[in-house]
Amino acid sequence: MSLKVYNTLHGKKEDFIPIKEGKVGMYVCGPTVYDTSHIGHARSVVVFDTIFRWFRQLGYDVTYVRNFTDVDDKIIKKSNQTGQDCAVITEKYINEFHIEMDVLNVLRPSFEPKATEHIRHIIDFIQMLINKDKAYHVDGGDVYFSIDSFKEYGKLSGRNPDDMRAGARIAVDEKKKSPLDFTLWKPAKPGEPFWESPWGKGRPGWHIECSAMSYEYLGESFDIHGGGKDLIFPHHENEIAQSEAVFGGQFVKYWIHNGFVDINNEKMSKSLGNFTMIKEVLATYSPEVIRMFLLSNHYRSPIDYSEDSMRETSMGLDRIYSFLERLENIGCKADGTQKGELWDDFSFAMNDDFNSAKALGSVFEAVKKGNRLVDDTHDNTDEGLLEILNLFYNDIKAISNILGIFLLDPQFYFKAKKDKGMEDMAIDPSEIEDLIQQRADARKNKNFSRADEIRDLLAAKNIVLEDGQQGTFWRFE
RNA sequence: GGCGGCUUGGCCAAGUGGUAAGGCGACGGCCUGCAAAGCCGUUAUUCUCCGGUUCAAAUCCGGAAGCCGCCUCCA
Repeated sequence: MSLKVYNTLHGKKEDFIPIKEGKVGMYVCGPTVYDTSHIGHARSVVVFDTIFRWFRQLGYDVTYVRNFTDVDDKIIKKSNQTGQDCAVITEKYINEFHIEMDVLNVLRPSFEPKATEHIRHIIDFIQMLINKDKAYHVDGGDVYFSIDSFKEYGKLSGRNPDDMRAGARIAVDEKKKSPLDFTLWKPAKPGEPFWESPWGKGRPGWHIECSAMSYEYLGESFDIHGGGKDLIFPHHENEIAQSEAVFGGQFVKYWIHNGFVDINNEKMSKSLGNFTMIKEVLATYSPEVIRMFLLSNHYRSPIDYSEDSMRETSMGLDRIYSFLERLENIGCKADGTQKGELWDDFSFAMNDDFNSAKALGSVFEAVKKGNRLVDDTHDNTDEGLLEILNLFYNDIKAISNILGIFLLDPQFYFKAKKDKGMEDMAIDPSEIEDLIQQRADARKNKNFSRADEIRDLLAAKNIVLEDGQQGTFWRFE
């Protein structure tokens, strides 16, 4: 089955056919680095990281570009508030972003250009627009893009410029030819960062950097452009206008937009004060749980962050790791490139517009099937069965490389979880081992009331005991 | 006001016109001293509602209701 991609430009799923055979050019809008990243940033980054991994799995030579917007009104505002230089602020948040994304097991893109390092290209791009009468320079130093010069304006977001002109929410600016015209270059006020340009000292507008940088790294036309849904208008609409006005041809073949993360069914917003930062989430949940949570819904649907949904994801992850551990204990090894039925189901889901939610469903189905097979033989597996189970094991390992989750050693995973639980609750492991030993003695002497008393004692600390053939194990619930 | 989206069991959620994946929870069973974990079974004759197309609709078309997003910085 071939890959199908939902294209915002046409509002439907389409067969993916790259512009150049065997190659994929992909540009995703990265953060404006003026503040700590929130769970919504994490979703966008994780979603496109998974898409990037899937393209590579399909054998494409992928050039993946994700920019940093490091010149912007919000950065300047923060600089004025804190007295720190803009460059200090942006460097701080770029570092923070990298650390957090590394923790979430996000691969680094091929290129991570910064707007400030491409001012020359941005100025050249603006000059090309002016030369083609697509943009104009006004007194005071502003350069605007002229909407009326681009007749296809609105094709991505399905907006009609005439309707928008009639709307009341557009600020009227005397200097603009049309109220919809947007800024390409703005003059610097005293104290603001600036660069020399043919239009005086100033800095680029927001939209132009992506047109200029995508051109530098991917050329006039490329395959995939992504970002959050909110960027469809005006940001991506304006990018299309800029790039197609200059080069004439189609800027981007497939536009991909991810949905939002809600917090307890509400949109994250400053007024609600519910911005949930990645570092806050990491304080409570392991990076894998976060990543798995972000992939547990289809990327275009909204996803609701709540304690319940995170707890459920965490339990699901435990289930998968328990299964892996069980397979390892009976001798399964990742031993080659052979793929099984699970991989086929997984591929089918991923090829259907990167349906990671469905793909995870196929993993759980396999866990259930595999557990049943092992149960039926009471862990005394023969060679034939081992072969089948090994296929499951191989497939799950291969899948973990695409989804970027459950790729730890299960023993390490459970140990880390234990360690964290002990740290959080200030528990001494030897204390617990001691109680477990006391309970074992009590059970041996058929003193079950004492045994149950100890179990209740531990349960109060969120510790669950599991009596197995090789003794008693404990874990945090 | 303009544009777009969503509505599937107690909750979350997939769903490719062919007879409702999966997870969590609940209940019953196997296992266990009792549990836990795992497994098995039961939990939607039906997909917000009303029409239509079709041999066949959760899926396509039309209409209604509710919710949400974008149009202002936003992933």
